[in-house]
Amino acid sequence: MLLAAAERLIRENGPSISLEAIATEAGVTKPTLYRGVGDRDALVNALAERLADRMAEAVQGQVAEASGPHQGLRSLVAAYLDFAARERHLYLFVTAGGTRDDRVQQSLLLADGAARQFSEPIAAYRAAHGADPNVATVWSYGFLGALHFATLWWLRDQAADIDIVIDQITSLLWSGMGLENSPRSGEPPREMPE
Amino acid sequence: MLLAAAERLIRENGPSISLEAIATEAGVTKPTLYRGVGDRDALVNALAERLADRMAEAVQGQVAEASGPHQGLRSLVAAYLDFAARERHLYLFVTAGGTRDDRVQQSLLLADGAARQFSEPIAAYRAAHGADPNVATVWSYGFLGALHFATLWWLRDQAADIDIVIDQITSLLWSGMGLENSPRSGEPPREMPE
DNA sequence: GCCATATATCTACCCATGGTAGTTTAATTT
DNA sequence: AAATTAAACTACCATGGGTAGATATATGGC
Repeated sequence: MLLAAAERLIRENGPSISLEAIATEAGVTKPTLYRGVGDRDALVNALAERLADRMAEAVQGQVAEASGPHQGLRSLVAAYLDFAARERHLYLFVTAGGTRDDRVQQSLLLADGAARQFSEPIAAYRAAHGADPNVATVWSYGFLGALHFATLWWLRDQAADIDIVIDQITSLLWSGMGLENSPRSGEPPREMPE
Repeated sequence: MLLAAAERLIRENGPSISLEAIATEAGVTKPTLYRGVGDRDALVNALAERLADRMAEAVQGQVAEASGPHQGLRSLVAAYLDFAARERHLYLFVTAGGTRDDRVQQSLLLADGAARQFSEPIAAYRAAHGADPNVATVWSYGFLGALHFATLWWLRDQAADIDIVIDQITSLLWSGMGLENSPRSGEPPREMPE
């Protein structure tokens, strides 16, 4: 299958791989590849969908085993980091592997999928607790952005033990879920550095 | 000046502009451009630095006028969004305008600068309040990621009024600053959606 | 002032890669 | 088995990053 071949080659050769090479690996020629999956951005899209599915599966498997919501969030973060590390090249390909058209879309590909999964539970939870549920969409993208950047930073620098990093991201996201500050609710209780 | 010409042309023609066009705009030829600023990724770097400086200036100007820390954070978010919207093409260029080598570095360019600014005050604040200051680096990247993704989403969809979005991001980041959950502090008080 | 040397700039090109037009082969239909 | 349709292949174009080598310009020595 074309996408499977693409994944294989990206995994081995990094996210800058050419379509020609992918076609060859798949045993076809470029026009066939183009007929099958469209242009490069379409390939990124298709692989992003596959990867998002596999990530969601991995994440949900981990989350399901967690003992409580905080452990659940921690499992989510851990599974995300772990997945990105194991599929580093694929992860980079779907987050930054397209052409230079459609940059915004490129960056948001994975986030779009995740946002669709996150928005509804966040909104429901907020509504159930008397907080503004309209934050759900923005917060979903915010969460994913935080997760993504922290992941990239860790992939690049490997400056800290993964368990520490997982705890730190978890702590950030968990706090972000806080209900005490709904939008425009006036001056909140705590202080903040400049 | 080469960088000024590059900015001008990117602003007018979008982030996919070629180096040839930039050289022409600057009144020189490609080799001169390469001698002056290096390859495309180096150009992205140089412009990212300029832009980061201008953004920091704009942000600090706004933050300085705020009445309190929460308003200060809101001003920061507002200035960031406003800047990204006004300099949309430049913003996209420095966050995703490079070649396909160095993808991680590309994505983190702006974040690196911001992280350097954020880390120290976050760490100091946390230390002063008896919380773990080591989260500072990860949180800085997390904050920037959240800000960046929310910004991209808003730039793309324009699905909500900017003031609402600013409030929502502010609320997310503000909560994230919370001190009640330091890493590995055991089961926190609040519940969370799956 | 004039030649030699060094430095910067330009012309002209290479090469990789995304993308496609047009021909050929294979399959399907009647 | 001939005709029609669909798919794949060969061969190519265009764009754009990057550079080698020629050319002009400036600097220093006499």
